[in-house]
Amino acid sequence: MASRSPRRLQHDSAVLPADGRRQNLSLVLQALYTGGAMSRADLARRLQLTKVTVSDLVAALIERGQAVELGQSDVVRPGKPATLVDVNRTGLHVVGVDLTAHEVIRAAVLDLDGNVLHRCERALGGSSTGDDVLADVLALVTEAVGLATEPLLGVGVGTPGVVGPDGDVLTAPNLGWTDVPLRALLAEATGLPVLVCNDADAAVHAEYTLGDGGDDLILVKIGLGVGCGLIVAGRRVRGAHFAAGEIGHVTVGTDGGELCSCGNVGCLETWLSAPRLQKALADSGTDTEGPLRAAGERLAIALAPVVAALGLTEVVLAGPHELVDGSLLRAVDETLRRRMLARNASTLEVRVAADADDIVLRGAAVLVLWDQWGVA
Amino acid sequence: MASRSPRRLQHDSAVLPADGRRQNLSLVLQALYTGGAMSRADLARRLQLTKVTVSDLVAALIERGQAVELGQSDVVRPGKPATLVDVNRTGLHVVGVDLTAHEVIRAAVLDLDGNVLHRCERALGGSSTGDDVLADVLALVTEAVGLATEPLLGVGVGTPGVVGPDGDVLTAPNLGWTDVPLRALLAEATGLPVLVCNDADAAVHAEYTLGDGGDDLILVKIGLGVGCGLIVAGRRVRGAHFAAGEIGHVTVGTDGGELCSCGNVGCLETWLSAPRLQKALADSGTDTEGPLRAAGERLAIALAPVVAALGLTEVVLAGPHELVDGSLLRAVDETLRRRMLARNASTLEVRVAADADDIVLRGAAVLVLWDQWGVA
DNA sequence: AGAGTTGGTTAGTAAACTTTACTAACTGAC
DNA sequence: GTCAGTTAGTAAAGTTTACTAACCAACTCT
Repeated sequence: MASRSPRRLQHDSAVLPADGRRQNLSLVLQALYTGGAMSRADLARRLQLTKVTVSDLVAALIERGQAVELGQSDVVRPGKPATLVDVNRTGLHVVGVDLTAHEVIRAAVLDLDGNVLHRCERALGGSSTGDDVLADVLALVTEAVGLATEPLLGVGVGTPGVVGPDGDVLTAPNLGWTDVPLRALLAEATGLPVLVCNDADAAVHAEYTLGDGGDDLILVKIGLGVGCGLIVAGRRVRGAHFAAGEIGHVTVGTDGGELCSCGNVGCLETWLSAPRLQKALADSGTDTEGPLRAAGERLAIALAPVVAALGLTEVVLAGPHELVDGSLLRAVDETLRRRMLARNASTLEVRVAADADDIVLRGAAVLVLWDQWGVA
Repeated sequence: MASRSPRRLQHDSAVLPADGRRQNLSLVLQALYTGGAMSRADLARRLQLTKVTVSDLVAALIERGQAVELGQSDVVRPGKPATLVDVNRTGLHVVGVDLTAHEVIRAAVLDLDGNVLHRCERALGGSSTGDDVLADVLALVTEAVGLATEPLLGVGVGTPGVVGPDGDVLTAPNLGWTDVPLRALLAEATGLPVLVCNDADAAVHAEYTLGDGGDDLILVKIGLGVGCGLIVAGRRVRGAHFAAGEIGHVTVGTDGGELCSCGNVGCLETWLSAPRLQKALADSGTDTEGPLRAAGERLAIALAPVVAALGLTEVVLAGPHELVDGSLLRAVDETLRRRMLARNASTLEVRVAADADDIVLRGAAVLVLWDQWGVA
């Protein structure tokens, strides 16, 4: 019964001392980033490392410009006053790019806490080819990079479509792209570290890192299409073929539905995409409640098995405020609870993403932090 | 917008040199376990470590009895002949325990490849209390431990219900248990490492480690109830409250259904549990196709969003052969493909678990390997 | 002023990997 | 049959990393 097929290793390759060091440096950055400024002694207690080691790690981080000393703590208590250390929050910027929309692509310079400092955008001609769009993206990113007033940690991009592990956009119908090596192109153009991921994945990163929820959440992004990003046990789910989160064309319910562009009937997108919802609202006149409730119920029907199977504690909706935040949200919440075991539903939180307009920009920025610093 | 709530760290605590060492020792065991016997030089090439380091690691493993030298390789080529090293496959045993069934609990002694060597079992009185069952389990495990003819690596237990991270059975209605510290009790009784997990989780471990599929799969276990185990990116999903996989009471479909013991209508279990299926088959006379197809379709309706959202490549069914392997399997396969995007369905494999009767025993054994050796 | 407490550094040590250089043992060609 | 070339494995020395032990610095409290 033994199967000796040459297969996966739990982690791809060995752990060298230097890898441990890198991990510990990340841990310090992470502790500071989420815990705020603290002393070396505080870090030592929190990370279970000795003061000596922490001092050494902090010195390395300061030398690289990733951490800074902030002077003495003014807490009064016996003993030598502590020297506060923090992540270099003000001296580093990040560029975030949101390619979600179809008419206009947007970029911004953000600080490390995800605050937008400068913006720029670019309209796309309605009938542009993939190459045209690509040229626009390059110009936009170059412009954004120029707006930064501090050294840049990197560039993060949230794009619709399926993104490979090396930042290649494998397929993005809305942008007319197939196998575009976006990361490599932007890295060459800017000379900076560049991270590319799906827009819903970017959004869930923002929600996870900048929000204060748990380690198991799903974010559903409602726009032209419907997609989701998943964090399970504090890790992003990418899927075997990097297409995790592609739930827009899952059939939902057992009672038919409208024809979808994919050829099937009753896809989640036919119930829930922003254009269809807006049309449904327009058609229904004054009854805004009905279509929104129906959409929310459909979403919950699809989400219930996912939430139950993964034991998620948070469901977050991101989309046009006027569509998502109201009847739709309430319908999702109620339907979800009705369709799963009460005991599991009791720890469930269903909510709307804060600042949904910028969530992809901010998530893209977080992606850079995650990659460069190992901060989550 | 910064949220500085004191929160999770990516990995709980720092990485010491000794942790790296432990990881590398696991990596060697893993490479040997899945790749079969090979030389130190082969290991060095595969793990990207130097020959020196590998020799050192192998020496440590041999000293602990976890690896053995098998003599010279008989491959003819220039150079000094290689000394083959392998995991100690024959000199170590594992005890696996399956508490799934309600009338009889089973245990076995297995070798490291998951082959069952000796069995024992124990009937449960129909109306036994939780304490009675616990006494039976203790006696059964003691008996199984006595049957081993080689040193035991540990004891693995697959149990229905929700199991906490420390091996406490938080709740298992079928066995009459609430907050039973099963791991601690068995560890004390046997003096061995003991691992406890949910039965469906054990089964998916067996399928993942002993099968030769990918890193993203779901296993649905159909018995008295319905539950599932999930491997995502090579890691088991436990869920925020350790209740991942509890899909039995998710409502499926939009057209009602039968009343479930939980009080809801249309739960997955009402369509799919073994007793209900058997009853449906008995009621339907000669038409065995109908009820089985219906059940399979229901399961697929619930699974489609999960498979799509996670980008899974394998769906495995485990349950009574006569129920699962046939119309039901075909219905799941067909319905699943119909309800998701063709591109994603193309890499999907839907199958029945090999050797479903022993899958929990074998998964429990694998669990011990996973824990003790870091082998997956 | 002195005792106690807390923050941080210096000096030396142990663990774990690397590089470099070696021995051992084989194949294959002349 | 010998010698060049190749592969496996070991030995010795060096580097990185974090640890322990001991210390100094700077504050509060009595």
